[in-house]
Amino acid sequence: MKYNFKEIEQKWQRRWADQKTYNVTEDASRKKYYVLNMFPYPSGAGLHVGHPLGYIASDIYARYKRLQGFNVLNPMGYDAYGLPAEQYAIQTGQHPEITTNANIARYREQLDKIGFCFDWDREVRTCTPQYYHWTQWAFQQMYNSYYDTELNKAQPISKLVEKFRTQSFDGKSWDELSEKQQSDILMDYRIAFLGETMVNWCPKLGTVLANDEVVDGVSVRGGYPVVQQKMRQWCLRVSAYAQRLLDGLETIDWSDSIKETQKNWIGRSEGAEMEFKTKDGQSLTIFTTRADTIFGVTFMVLAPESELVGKITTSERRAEVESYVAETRKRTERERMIDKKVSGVFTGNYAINPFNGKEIPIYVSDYVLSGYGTGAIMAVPAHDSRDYAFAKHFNLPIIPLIEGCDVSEESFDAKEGTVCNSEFLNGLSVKAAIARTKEYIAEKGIGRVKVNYKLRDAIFSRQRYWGEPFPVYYKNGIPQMIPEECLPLLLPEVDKFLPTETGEPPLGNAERWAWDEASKAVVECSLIDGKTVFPIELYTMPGFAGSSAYYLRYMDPHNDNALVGEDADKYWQDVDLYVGGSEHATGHLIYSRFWNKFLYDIGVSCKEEPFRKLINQGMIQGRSNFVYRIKDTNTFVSLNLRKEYDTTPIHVDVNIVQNDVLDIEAFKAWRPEYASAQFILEGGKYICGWAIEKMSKSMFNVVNPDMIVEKFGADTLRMYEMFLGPVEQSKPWDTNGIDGCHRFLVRLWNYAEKAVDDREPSKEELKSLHKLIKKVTDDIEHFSYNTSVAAFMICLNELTALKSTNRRVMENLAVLIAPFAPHIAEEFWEMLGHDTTICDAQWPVLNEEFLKEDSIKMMVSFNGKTRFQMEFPADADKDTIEKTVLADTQTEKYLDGKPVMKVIVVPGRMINIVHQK
RNA sequence: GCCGAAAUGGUGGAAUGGUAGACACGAGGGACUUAAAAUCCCUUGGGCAUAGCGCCUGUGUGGGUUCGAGUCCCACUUUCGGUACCA
Repeated sequence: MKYNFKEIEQKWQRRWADQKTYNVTEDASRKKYYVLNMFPYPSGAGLHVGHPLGYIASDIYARYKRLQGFNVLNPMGYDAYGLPAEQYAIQTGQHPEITTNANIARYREQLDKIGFCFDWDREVRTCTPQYYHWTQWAFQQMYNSYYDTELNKAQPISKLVEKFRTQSFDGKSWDELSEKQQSDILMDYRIAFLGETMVNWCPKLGTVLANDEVVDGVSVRGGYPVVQQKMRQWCLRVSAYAQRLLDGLETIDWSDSIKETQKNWIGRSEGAEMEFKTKDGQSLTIFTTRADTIFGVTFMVLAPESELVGKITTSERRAEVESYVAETRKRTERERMIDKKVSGVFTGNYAINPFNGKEIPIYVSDYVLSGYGTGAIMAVPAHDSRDYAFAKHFNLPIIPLIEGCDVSEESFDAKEGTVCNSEFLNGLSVKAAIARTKEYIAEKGIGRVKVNYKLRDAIFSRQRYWGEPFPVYYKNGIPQMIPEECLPLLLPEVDKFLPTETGEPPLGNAERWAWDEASKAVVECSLIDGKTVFPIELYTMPGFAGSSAYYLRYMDPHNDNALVGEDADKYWQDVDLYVGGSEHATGHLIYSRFWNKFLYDIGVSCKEEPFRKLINQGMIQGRSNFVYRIKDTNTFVSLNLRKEYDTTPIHVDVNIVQNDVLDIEAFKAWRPEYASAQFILEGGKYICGWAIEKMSKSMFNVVNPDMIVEKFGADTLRMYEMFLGPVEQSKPWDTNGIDGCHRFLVRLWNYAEKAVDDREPSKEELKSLHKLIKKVTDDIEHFSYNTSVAAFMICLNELTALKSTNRRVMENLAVLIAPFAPHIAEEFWEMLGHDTTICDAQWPVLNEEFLKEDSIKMMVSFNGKTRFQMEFPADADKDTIEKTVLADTQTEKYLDGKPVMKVIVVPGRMINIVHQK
């Protein structure tokens, strides 16, 4: 019988679905293993061959763990809120939910064809009320919590209120404060809070824009002006967790590079906060990591957004300073980054150096950021390149502080050398000087040691429609949480997905979007009376809201009473293996670690770190093909002849090219303008050029997994994706090589059909089999699936050469290949007479005995140059080998009378004889 | 600029400090066939031989450690990711 992959794959996929083979339940008698893929955003383009790479890799691991007896949770779902569906809705009026569900259906269809062992009963979609109920719930928990810096964990806000009851606020007790005042004070502590943050605000579009949506100060969409503006936004106090996010990295098994990326992102720096007095008696606090350079401070700089600017500026300079601040406000952060022209303005005021009493001019410049440190710096042009550029531009003095450094051309930024020009610090190393200065400022009460983090609080609101609504309404401008028992607060229907005419977010279009406190229900906006009916928050949550705790929801996806039930959480604990792209290093992987730490603090998650081991799959790049058109003609010249002509390379659809040979007829039919194309061929063929590029429609290099499955089968696709190269490495997709994997499966099929022999396996068969067991087991543990695929091919060749027809060998082979090619493995399993699925089989146990050789062949080399081979009994020891080889006649020939200095014997590998040359 | 990863045949890629190029693709040759497809066999880093079946050379560049380096150390070049005035 021929290997009919289509029939086999359909049969098993149907059976797995019907029998719910991969559904799991909490089973205390078995050890758990939790495998997780970063869930996809279902885009309209569907999956290309790059997407399933990580899913296949984790599927192999999940199946392997299952064969080893683990109770494996391997769920899948969809990150369903997102901009593309909303944009499509704006253009067509089609509700994003319809688009999203259609895309999900298409994704599911594509995924199902590849034969994953997902437990689809646990599917989650972030846009369903059953799911976002718990996103809203978590937000409310964050609102009702503050970060206790002594206990170093989140605590109920009520504890903080208790504490405040014992304190006085400008002579008033807590209870004497107005509701508004209390709310404002607590807002500074809540983990989810309303804060004033700088955003790119586009008044015309009525929305906040991301940095890459703004070019040259105008919006990409529409070209409307964008300004930097402080806006009231929901924020998450991620920064409170900065140190724990840093410390947690030490406890998890992630690659060093991704840990490094997160460390840089968190950006811990130890320094000092120092207070400077101005000439007119005001105070100015700065942050520095180079306290040792205090004697080289020749000016101070404030960020334009700093509140101090207004206070410190003298009346003569006010007009100029204000115009500078207004100017910077028009520029986006991105513009300020790209255009690094030095700019700034003098405030007219001076600060006093607390160390030597010198007067230092205070400037305002946009190279100082308001969001970091205190928004003010002491400038040391000799030892900071930015200060140096500023000093040169404004002709300010530059005082070198390191012996022998040259600052005539550029600053000396390195933290090394011996300090000079610094009074009591002279002669110390930089390190010692930093330490000494810190002591000094503490003694004199000038400042204190301070740790700063780059990590900012996350802005948590968006002016969009397609996202989780905030379960919040406003009573006299004070936010109120919708009662927990009323969750989820459903996303309302709107007739337009754009901002309203008055510039409100899209939810402003909803008619029913007011909260009736009395009946605890959503009601018509027209009923708002300020007594019992109030407006509901119009913002929605950002994309990362729904993706920050989905791994917990998978543990208990149908629980209507909790995000995750205690039993389910105790059983599944955390994700053992997480697979996804490294592009999420500073987004999702930070947010969900933060989110999980919070849930850990409030006792919802039993593990502080959600993802124990992380594997970052590489990107699959596209391999584009080109044809070469001779300029101003419709004639195309083959790759190697193109130098003789003046040609333009044109992308050609990779699906009409095979092994770089163009299918000329298909090409003519591809586009009407090519119907009459002429060709200059080489050897009767048209050879295309190629390049590695991003896989995208515009490059015509997108390869679709359905097409591959149709042509070669899912098992071939799975094997080939793994065979392409290491999972973690980026590599180009080249459909050409897939034949090799398909041929292997055909040969394996033919081999399996002949495996009917019930006798004991021979020594050679066992050796070949156990070599494979060892290799595949090792490889799966280390995620080097590409060499496993090779090992299968080698093993099959060996067994074919042995003319093996042994059923027991075949049985083992079927189990070993099951993680990689599950459909064909199931078919083998059935052919071998089993009536259960192969998922219930046992992973073969390695017996090292079978791997032993009768004799060992060893290479003999002289001074590192290999010369000949010798054979020894398998149990020969080093001494015997050394004696035998030295007594050998060939050795004598190569030594040619020269004395032997040393003999190095590497057991089982080689012998190196070192002699005089 | 800073941080990270990498560089091996025509291509994708193998090699616990121990015979570099496993495995696969492509290419070339052969068998089978009226023919093609499919399948099978041989060759395939480069150079010189091939009557001597062996020799020389070779893992981005230059040094070093070692009996022995693709692998370890130092310096450099290039490529790809991430990040960007973080004081």
